[in-house]
Amino acid sequence: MLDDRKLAVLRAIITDYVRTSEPVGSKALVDRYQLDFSPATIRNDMATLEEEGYLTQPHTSAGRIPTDKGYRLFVDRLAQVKPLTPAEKRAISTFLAGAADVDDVVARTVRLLAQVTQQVAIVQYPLVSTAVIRHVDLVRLHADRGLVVLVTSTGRVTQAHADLPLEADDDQVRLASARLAALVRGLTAAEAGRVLARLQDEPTTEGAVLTAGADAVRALLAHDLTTRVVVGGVQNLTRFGDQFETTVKPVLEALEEQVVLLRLLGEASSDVKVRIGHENDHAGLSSTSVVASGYGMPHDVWAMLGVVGPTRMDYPSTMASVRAVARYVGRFLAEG
Amino acid sequence: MLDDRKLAVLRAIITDYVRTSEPVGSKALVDRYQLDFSPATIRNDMATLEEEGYLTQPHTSAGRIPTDKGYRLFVDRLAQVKPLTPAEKRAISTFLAGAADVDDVVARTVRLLAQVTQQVAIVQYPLVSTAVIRHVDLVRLHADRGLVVLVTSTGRVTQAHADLPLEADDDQVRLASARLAALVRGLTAAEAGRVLARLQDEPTTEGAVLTAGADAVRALLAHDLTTRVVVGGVQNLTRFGDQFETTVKPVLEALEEQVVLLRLLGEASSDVKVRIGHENDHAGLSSTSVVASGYGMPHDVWAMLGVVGPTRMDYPSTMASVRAVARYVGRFLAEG
DNA sequence: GACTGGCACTCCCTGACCCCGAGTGCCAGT
DNA sequence: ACTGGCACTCGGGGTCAGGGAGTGCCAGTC
Repeated sequence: MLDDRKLAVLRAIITDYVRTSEPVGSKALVDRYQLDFSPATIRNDMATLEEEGYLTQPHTSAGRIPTDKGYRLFVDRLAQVKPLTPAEKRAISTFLAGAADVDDVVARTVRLLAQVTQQVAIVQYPLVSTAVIRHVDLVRLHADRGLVVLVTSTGRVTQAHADLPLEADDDQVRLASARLAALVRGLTAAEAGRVLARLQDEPTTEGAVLTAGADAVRALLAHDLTTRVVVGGVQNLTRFGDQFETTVKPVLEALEEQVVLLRLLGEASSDVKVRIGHENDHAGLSSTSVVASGYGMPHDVWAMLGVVGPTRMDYPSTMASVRAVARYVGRFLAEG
Repeated sequence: MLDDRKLAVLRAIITDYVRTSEPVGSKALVDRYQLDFSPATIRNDMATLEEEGYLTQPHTSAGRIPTDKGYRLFVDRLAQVKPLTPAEKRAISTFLAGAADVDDVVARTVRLLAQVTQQVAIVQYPLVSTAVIRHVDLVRLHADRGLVVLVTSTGRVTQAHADLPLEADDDQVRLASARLAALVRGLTAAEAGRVLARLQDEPTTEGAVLTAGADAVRALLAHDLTTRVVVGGVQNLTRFGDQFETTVKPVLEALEEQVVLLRLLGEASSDVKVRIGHENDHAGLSSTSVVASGYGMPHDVWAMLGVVGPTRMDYPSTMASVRAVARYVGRFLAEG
């Protein structure tokens, strides 16, 4: 049904359309690509491809443009991975050098990804299931307001508010803090959660402080599961100013909502996933695609990262960049 | 030179143009506003206002639109503060209730500001000169990587990486951590900086750890001066999709750079400042205005917040909202 | 002297119209 | 199975005229 030539035609059309963003006709196709057939033949192929739903015409007597289904076929079967340029490789391998902590790694990664892909980049904070609690502190800020600070072995620092009993003095808070630290130090998030859940209430002031701190830590651990995402390269949207309604506007709106972003990145998965147009089940994003990948250790995905752009994007390059960045960040975090 | 009627005309033109975003002519003006003069008279006034540089014509035989100078006069002398609606007041006073820590306050503030002004909001992290260090911790992450965590009385938590000497054992790190905490607890940032600068090197391993921790804290205190900014409400730019090149694109580009944002917010100042068009000395932002205000205690500005939008904005409302939010956040932080 | 009505003029916007070119589908011929 | 040829379609761009909203100016009025 779809012989090699038809596939070649589809590939050529997508390549051309990505480059020019104009509907492409049979004549231009045979001129620009080495298809050793006449325009008439190509036209027949194009008609077939349109019947099958891989192409569409903006209007009669215009050239064809790919449909989401066409891009899908292209991504699945026709795209040859475009090797990264040496400059890109260099950028990727030097960009993270000297990153101080996890915040810094994430910030740099999002910039890097936006820069090499020239698209809007999204990076999810790593959720390291093997990470271990290195430190917990309960600090009094004011009379009845305390703050719990949690440090994991990945260098991630999170904090949460805790309500302290008014009658507790500084020493009791400090003691409770030390006990809390002793309880969970060295445990993974899951283990710590279980330990703290089993904690008995004590009828002393110190016990009340301890409970307050433990509650705050548990909230922190639970909250950590709904991880944060960071966005960058929004100015790359200006390259699509002509498609304001279909591309710029919906992306800007989506970027404002963490929840939407998390859904866009999709299920954790170690290899590069592409979601094209309507495949993002989000109204308004039907003209945009997401290229995402998990990162972390082999067989242990910590979080996702990816880019958002118009369906008319250069998939081979983007996929190569996303994969390279994901691998590099994973390796960097695993080592450091 | 500019009598009351001419000023009234200018005010009416700006009001109308802000509402309709279309050049406004003499006829429409007398119809829509109660100017008890004939269009011809108004025309003469408009001609004068144009000569003086307050108005301009997109082309002959079109209506007039305000210039930056016109907006400036309007803001300085003609704008009556528009009182907030009850709904806005309610939104402002409930939005922050239950905020956990400073991060949360800032995040909520930026959302609030974006929502009430329907513009892009920018909030700078509070830099509280009267804030006091509540807690410092030095935590070992890996063999030679440590992390310093700093908690201030405002609830702000910051962290920095520290290089630990390899030969230090866990007990030495813990001891050094305790000594470091004892040194700076209760001090302001400035005092702590001075104390740590005077610290003598000790030839022991523990001394080396202490020095490493102290260096990290000093870096943190210094870094804190170049405060972070948070942005929100970018989707409000979609309301100006028709002015993509003049408004949306430059704002998106500016938002990507912290430095630019900080410059946009301008010098610390407790009252509301408006910078119109070219008054922002940033190429490309010549069609956008910034409305900013400091927030904090009376006579002690902690940081700035504000909004960015097209020069053609509703200054009275925006200024009122920015001022109200700034006051409220200042009060909230001072209390909590 | 300040304001107004009237008038001629300017210029943009809109819609109608037409032409051109790129593209198509189809069919008969190799 | 492929190709050349042909009639057809349709959008984009260019031109043109009319209408409308606006202006500047001037002579007249209170």
